[in-house]
Amino acid sequence: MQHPTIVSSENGWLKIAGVGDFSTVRTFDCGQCFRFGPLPASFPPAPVPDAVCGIAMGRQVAFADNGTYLYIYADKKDFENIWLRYLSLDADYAYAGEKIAHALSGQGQAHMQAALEAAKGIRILRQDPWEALCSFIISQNNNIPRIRKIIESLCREYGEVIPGGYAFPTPDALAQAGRDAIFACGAGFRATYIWEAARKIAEGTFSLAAVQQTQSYDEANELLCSLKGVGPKVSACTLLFGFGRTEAFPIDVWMQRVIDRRFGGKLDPTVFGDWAGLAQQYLFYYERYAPRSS
DNA sequence: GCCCAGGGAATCG
DNA sequence: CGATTCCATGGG
Repeated sequence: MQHPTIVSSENGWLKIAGVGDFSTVRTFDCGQCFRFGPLPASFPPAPVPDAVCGIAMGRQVAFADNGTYLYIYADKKDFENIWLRYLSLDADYAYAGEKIAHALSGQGQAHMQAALEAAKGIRILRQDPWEALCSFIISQNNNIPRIRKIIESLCREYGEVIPGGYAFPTPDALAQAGRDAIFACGAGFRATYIWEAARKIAEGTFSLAAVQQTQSYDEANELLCSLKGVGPKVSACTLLFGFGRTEAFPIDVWMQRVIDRRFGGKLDPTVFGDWAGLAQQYLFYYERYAPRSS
């Protein structure tokens, strides 16, 4: 496996070599995170086009790539301590791709390999568990523009002020804010779920650390599903994007569609082993974004 | 089992 | 253009 290395730094942009396949656009536009968008004009220009900028892990950050090098607007210390892990640059995606490409046979394999090609460079982000839980509770029965709007509203009202914007609000902040305040941010009927989860975490009756430390996937899933407003889909997304559980396999309407249309209604995620979640992202992106007939 | 709960986007007529 | 449908979960 290649090793990510900082090769230079200019205007605050670190230039990173040895990251393998990495697509900034696909990674940040595949529905796994909700606080990234185009680089603001006020920002130091990126060395390559199509940069994204946003706030994660309590910091403003920007990413870009040109297919060979990855560029990160951050200091070196944060690259090592935060973004390396956040972007899963320490995971062996070359191996994962091989595993996914050869897990199936026949027509299923052909579709999987087409998806792999269409979604090449997507990384599963390792986001903050609380932000992921909250974001995917909000995502239920909802569309991406509105999800983003609700999250930004919550951050603006209850997140800590940081350089460049607002951090994601802590469980304590949302617990204190109250259900009506969360509703006022546009969360709708999900306000109750967010508030209850925030309160339980704030007062210690629910532990995200316990979920993190649970070895068994099924047990971690059951813990999350014990929260009101968290069902199988929200739980799987939270485990995949917030807890780094790459064996999670969330099935939403798009995934059901690709399973029905390309795999005869049946697709066993366990054939992808610990990388089922990456296979899911490839298939989701393939069905949702890759322009294709029928 | 069935309907409903925000509201914006996607799709339809 | 306006009308309808979609969305993941829990409660009545």
